[in-house]
Amino acid sequence: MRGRPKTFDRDEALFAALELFWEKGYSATAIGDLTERMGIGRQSLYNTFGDKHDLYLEALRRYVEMRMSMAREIFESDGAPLDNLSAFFAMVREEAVARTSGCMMVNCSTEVGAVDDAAARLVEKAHLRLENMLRDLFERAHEAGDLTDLASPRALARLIIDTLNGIAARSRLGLDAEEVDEAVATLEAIVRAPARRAA
Amino acid sequence: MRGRPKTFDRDEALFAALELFWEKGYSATAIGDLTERMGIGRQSLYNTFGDKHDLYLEALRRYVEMRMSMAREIFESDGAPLDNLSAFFAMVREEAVARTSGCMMVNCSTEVGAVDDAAARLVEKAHLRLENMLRDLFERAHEAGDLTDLASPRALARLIIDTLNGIAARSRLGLDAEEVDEAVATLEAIVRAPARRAA
DNA sequence: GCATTTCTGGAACGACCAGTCTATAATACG
DNA sequence: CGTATTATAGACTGGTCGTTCCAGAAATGC
Repeated sequence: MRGRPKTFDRDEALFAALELFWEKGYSATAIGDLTERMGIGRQSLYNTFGDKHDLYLEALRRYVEMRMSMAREIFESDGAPLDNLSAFFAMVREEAVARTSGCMMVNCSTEVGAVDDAAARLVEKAHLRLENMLRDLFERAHEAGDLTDLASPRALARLIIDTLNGIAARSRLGLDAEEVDEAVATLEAIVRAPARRAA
Repeated sequence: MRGRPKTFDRDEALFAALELFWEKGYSATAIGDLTERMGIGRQSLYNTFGDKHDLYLEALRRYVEMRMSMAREIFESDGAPLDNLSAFFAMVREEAVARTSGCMMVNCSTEVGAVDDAAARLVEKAHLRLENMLRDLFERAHEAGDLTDLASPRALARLIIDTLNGIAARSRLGLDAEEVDEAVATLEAIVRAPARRAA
């Protein structure tokens, strides 16, 4: 490696950009806002990340991977499938309380989903991955006899995602933890099989 | 009334602005886009509607009233409560298929909800009104013995709103009618009481 | 028909934005 | 040590934005 080395950590700077895009969206985030939050100069940003859209896509990719790895870790852990689902809900709740930014994928969908094909496909793919994780979980719950028969595993997976996305959108208006708790409790009551009568 | 009368219909122009804000969001819609779509001149826009933000709020108000009156009309019609709910879902489906713009309230929440208090409160209030309409409907369904006992009328109302809002967000990525049908069918299966054994 | 009021279209303004250019500083390699 | 290479900081550019100003046109009430 020749030449002067960077004085900042690339990944830290990317995460700072991710947080800003997450909070403010794409077009409301100016390059000046980014350099300030990232703690780097204008030219360093362009040298390192390309233009604004490149940086946005990379930040979005990073967000998706962060979320997916959190979900996968929970879903792959031991324990009954529906207990893992509860752990997933608890994680979502923690994230919702810690930040008021909602979900970057939802924000992306509504802001640029109609005009930015690359971003839209990225979010669609992420939704599908999460849907499949949840479907697998529900199929395992079904085999164990723990699942409701009101809807198929795939339909339930989609219901979960749509509902959480709706909550994420609403959370941009300001949301307290109790509302999330109630919504999650409703979902949990729905997916569990009713207690069976003693044989 | 003195002076030269307007050469355009105020309400038609407002609706044209509403459609544009709905499709493209607040900041991506330029004044030039608005005047072009509305078919009026720049100065006429400022004379009639105030500045861009005033126009946005008025368009949003109009959107909310449009949606609320559609919902109220359906909910107040005769028939079993859950049949009215089905009619409501059918209406939502038609709207989702006819337009790719999602829901203007959801788009508003994610784009400007965090920084535009007036818009945020408007959307919050509309959500509450819709929630109360659905809660009343579910209470009537409960009295008729048609409602599931998995969750309270209010919790079910919130579930419906959150889920539809999630679908609206997803619809900005492109959505076919079948996906909406499936999601709605899942919701309908959930809220209905299971068939009781013959007494 | 005249005065007044309002509407209309286009020019103009200041602010801001994404992106580039230039000059300087700092490191690595020979 | 010196040269090539890369990073940095700030000035600069072309374009777009929301908004206002201005002059002319059109309609009303008297």
